[in-house]
Amino acid sequence: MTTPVSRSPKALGRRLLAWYGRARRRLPWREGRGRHPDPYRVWLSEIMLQQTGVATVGPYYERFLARWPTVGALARASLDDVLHAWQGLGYYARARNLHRAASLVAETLGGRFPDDEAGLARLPGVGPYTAAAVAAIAFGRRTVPVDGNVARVIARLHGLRTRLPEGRAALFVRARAMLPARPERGASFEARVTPVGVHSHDVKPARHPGDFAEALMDLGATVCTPRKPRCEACPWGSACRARALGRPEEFPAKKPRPQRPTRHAVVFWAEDGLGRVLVRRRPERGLLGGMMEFPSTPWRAKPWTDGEAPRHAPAQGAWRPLSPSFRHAFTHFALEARVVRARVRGGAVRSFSWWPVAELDRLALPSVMKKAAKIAAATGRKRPGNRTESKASSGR
DNA sequence: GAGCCGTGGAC
DNA sequence: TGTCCAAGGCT
Repeated sequence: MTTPVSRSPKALGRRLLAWYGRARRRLPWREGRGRHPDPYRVWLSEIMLQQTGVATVGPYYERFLARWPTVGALARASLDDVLHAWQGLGYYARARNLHRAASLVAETLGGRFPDDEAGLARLPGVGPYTAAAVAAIAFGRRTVPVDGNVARVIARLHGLRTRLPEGRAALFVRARAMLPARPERGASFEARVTPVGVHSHDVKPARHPGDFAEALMDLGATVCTPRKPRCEACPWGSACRARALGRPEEFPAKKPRPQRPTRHAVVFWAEDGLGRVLVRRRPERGLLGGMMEFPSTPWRAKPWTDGEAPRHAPAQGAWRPLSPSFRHAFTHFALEARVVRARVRGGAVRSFSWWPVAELDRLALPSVMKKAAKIAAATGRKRPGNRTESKASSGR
């Protein structure tokens, strides 16, 4: 009954597109079929999606687009506002590069994004993957973005052990060989749903390279998943080498993960008598660059004792430990932190500023600092009589 | 090339 | 709880 799947690359490409016509996911940054997407939206979504899941990005994307509908609007925003809108999304260099790139496009490129890979790749925060994705999806360039999804899908199809970044070139060649030769004129699943009143130049040709890119990524995200791939639902079925070999999950080869060390810190919740706490901005570069933070000891390998931590406090005070301590996992280390609280004199404190606790949500606070604030706020709300129960271990 | 750079969800 | 993972880029 089932026809054997041809291993001709073009045939596999056609099969993938046919599957995509049925299985296409509706995502906030995807235009209706038949419309050329707005390059600004494509670029914005691709930056947000770097190493970040679709479900996480969704609400951020919607908020950004509502607040800054065009690249010009984003360019006119302050970096502070952009970082604030980005808080919680992580990899904050992306937000800084996003803002820089928007300014570049708005001010020196006349508000138009470069329409090819080379030009796009010159924008800060745009690397090989993102340049190819935007070129294909927004401008119909005949290229294939190779991300983790595409690498996995192609590696499995051909039974390649290769992995990124070494195997990018080989994977690209294999993927591009499946790209339909040229856009075809005539009926297509896009053309059938083209809304009335849309001008012809707004209409994407069938088999647009952007559809192919999105099809590969959808396949990787929904069928050819890292764990427990749903091979029975795959349009490539019996053509897949990794499936034939019986262990599709073993492709591509995985890079052994270095162990994640633990660092320790004590965070100082320093209050004046007016409902304010001390905060400061982190350096522009490096971890949580440009984001706000509360004072803390250095983050070091060795735990802090109650005796030595206060030497790093921003001001003198009777520092009381709050419970519980918390852990926060960064990419290459985990932070084990404790919050201590004291009332300190409200005068100037070097490198720090006083900020109203009630308005902390106006600051660009990374998640790790929000955890600290939550612990401080929870303890602050307790009535004095409640205070001793939870800390047989931390009390002194 | 390898290390750095967040976060929350799935298992 | 711990581990792995996600539409990478920069230095």
